[in-house]
Amino acid sequence: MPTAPSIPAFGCTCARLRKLTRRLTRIYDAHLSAQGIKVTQYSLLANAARGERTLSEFAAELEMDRSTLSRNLAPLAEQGWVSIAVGADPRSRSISVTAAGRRKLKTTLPLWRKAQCEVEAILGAASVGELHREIERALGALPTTSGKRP
Amino acid sequence: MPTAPSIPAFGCTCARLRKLTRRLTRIYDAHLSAQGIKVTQYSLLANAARGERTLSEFAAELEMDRSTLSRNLAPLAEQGWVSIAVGADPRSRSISVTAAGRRKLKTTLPLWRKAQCEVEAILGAASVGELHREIERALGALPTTSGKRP
DNA sequence: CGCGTATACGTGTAGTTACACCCATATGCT
DNA sequence: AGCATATGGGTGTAACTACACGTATACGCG
Repeated sequence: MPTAPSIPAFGCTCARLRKLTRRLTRIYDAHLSAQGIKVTQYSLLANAARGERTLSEFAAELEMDRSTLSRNLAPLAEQGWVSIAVGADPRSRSISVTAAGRRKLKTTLPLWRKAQCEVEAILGAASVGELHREIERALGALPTTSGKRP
Repeated sequence: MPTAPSIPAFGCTCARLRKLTRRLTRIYDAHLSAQGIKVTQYSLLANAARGERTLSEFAAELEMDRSTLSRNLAPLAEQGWVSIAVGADPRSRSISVTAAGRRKLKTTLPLWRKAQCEVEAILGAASVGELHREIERALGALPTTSGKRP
């Protein structure tokens, strides 16, 4: 274990990350708002388009609580962009993107692209690349679940 | 502007960042839960301890919506850790940490430290340093507000 | 077949986040 | 002094997030 963490709270990695997340989310949301969708919903939709999966599988991929995903999908289902059907196992829910969802993705992609490009233009491609590398490294190394299972 | 962003959505900087934030938040929260406090609340408390400020000033520093901060402070005020008093300008609210809040900070610091150290131990100090550098760089460059004011 | 356990979700509760809008007070100008 | 405007906060609404707990169905064993 390292001797000591940098600073008592102002250097909290989690807090700094949350702050950046707030900033970035605002930027993306501002661009996407013209299409009445938020970046969280957009990426949920884009991820769902990768193929039909059960709620649990989907949640595991996103490392999101099942109940969180369930609730986050609700507005998308209301808009008719995703379908939440009873799966082979009747306890399960099969999540898939509808035709309308695919259309929505197509029309919102340019907005997302503009947001992403704006960020890359401001930070520079190199910086964004470095940020991504560090994020991926962290995602690859940190435990998915905060270990405490019997 | 860069030619084109990396990938249609799976490489979305915002989404990757949000995923990492979820992971990290879970780790910190797991450590802090022994003291019945969340990392968001802990860092709010730690930040508040930097000095008395009005709600607006505090919100501006954290780049958080005033209403968000107001609601996030409510549970801390209920626990008696922060005081929300009427300021010089009676419209304003003066936020400060109470003695109980300072005690709480003292008792929870070791838990936060353990979380921070665990992260540094897993990722390596160099990687955490690089991550911080990139976060700070981004926070320094990106616009605070998603520009759209008359 | 029937029972115990494991699995898949939903609900309750609580906190985080932001936007739109409203109310009250301060401030500046005439 | 009086009014227009600006500023500081709160509320309504909605979405994101997770944990604890409950319900229903599947699955394996006797």
